[in-house]
Amino acid sequence: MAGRNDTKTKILDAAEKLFAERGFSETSLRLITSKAEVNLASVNYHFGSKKELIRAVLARYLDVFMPSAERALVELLDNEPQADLNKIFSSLVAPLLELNQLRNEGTTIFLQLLGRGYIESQGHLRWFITTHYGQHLDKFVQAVSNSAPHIPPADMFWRLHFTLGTIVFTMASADALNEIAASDFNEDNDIEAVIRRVIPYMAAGVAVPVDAH
Amino acid sequence: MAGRNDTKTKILDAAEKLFAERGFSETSLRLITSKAEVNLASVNYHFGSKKELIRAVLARYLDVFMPSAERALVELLDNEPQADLNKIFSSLVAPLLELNQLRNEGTTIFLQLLGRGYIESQGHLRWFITTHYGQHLDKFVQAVSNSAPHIPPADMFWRLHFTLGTIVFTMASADALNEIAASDFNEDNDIEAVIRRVIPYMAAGVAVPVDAH
DNA sequence: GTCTATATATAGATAGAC
DNA sequence: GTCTATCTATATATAGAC
Repeated sequence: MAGRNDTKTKILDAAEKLFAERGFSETSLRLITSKAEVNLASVNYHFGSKKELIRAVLARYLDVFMPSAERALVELLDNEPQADLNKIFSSLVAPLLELNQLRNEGTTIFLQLLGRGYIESQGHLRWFITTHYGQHLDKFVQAVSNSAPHIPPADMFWRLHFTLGTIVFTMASADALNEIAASDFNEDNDIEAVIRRVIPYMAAGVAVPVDAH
Repeated sequence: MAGRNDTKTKILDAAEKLFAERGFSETSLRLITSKAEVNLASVNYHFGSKKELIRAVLARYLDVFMPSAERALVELLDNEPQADLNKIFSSLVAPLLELNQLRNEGTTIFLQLLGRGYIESQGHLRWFITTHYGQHLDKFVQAVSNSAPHIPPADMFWRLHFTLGTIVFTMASADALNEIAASDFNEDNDIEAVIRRVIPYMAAGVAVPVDAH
């Protein structure tokens, strides 16, 4: 059943850090196995291919995050059926931060992986995510739509993808942006601070009245 | 002085399409030269290296877009010094669409390249853009800041990067999103329609009051 | 300026001994 | 399950003939 320090886990731990920092195609199996201090051939033995390793890395986070996010959403709507968009987006904060208990820098790594997954891989990770976690996603979309009933479905479709872009790009660039913010504004933003900055931006954008023109 | 169909131009034309579609590191010089129908060695003869080719591809757009965007901004502020954020962002629409006259699908390609440049290359394209076109960017940032004086500079920094992410991710996914929108909502959005959808979203996000909490 | 041929490096993947 | 050694493919880049 695998302890926490077997070869498979060591590979996943090293791989997720490197993938998040450098992207998938810029990270070689040789780099991963040398950081993990395991043999090069063990990646193919345990995962079959690099592509499968990438999926395993993502799944390890999504399997924790998706159910947790859904529980948080259900709980919010139970207590507060008329919750506004800010509250709905904010319900994701705790599940995201829990990932830091799972692993060091877990939240940042997860969001960066998600961003890279959507941008870098030509659609196959997008497919993987929507087919494996689509039911969770649907509930979230439904909750957002209900809380902004003045937005027609087609506009909501576009705006939720704008939102995905906002969060995903921000997280993929988070390290670079944090460096600039530190030097230009003397700020030290941790991942939670960035998340809390982006939520009002996204909520405002999703809910803004649709222009008639 | 180079006609419009010399080897150098053929390489740039083929490269920008492939870079926009697949990303920089997923696009080999072999693929570029075969699409361009030129010899492999000509890339290094004309550009020196792949890295320099990437910069040249980006520069060919930025050299047109940046001055044009600045002229449009100056004109807007001359006519309407108190222009709101929607108007300021909208001033970019014409300069963006002009890129379609420069080359087929120019607008989409430019925005996708910009996104890839920010995400994929570990900082060196970001550096290239800000050092070569920083003066244009500063004027735009200044205009946005003036029109939303209630947003502190550090918040504005973050929000403008959120905005960059929104537009860039949307454009990188525009083809896939348009297909979905066409089948689910019976809509046919061209690039201009998408840009006009995203502007109110971004303007609302940038201007939303900063939460005190 | 353009070509062929090749140098050089690095990638993912696998065979087979242990 | 882990190792060494290697296969095979593909990458960027360059030397040198034309």
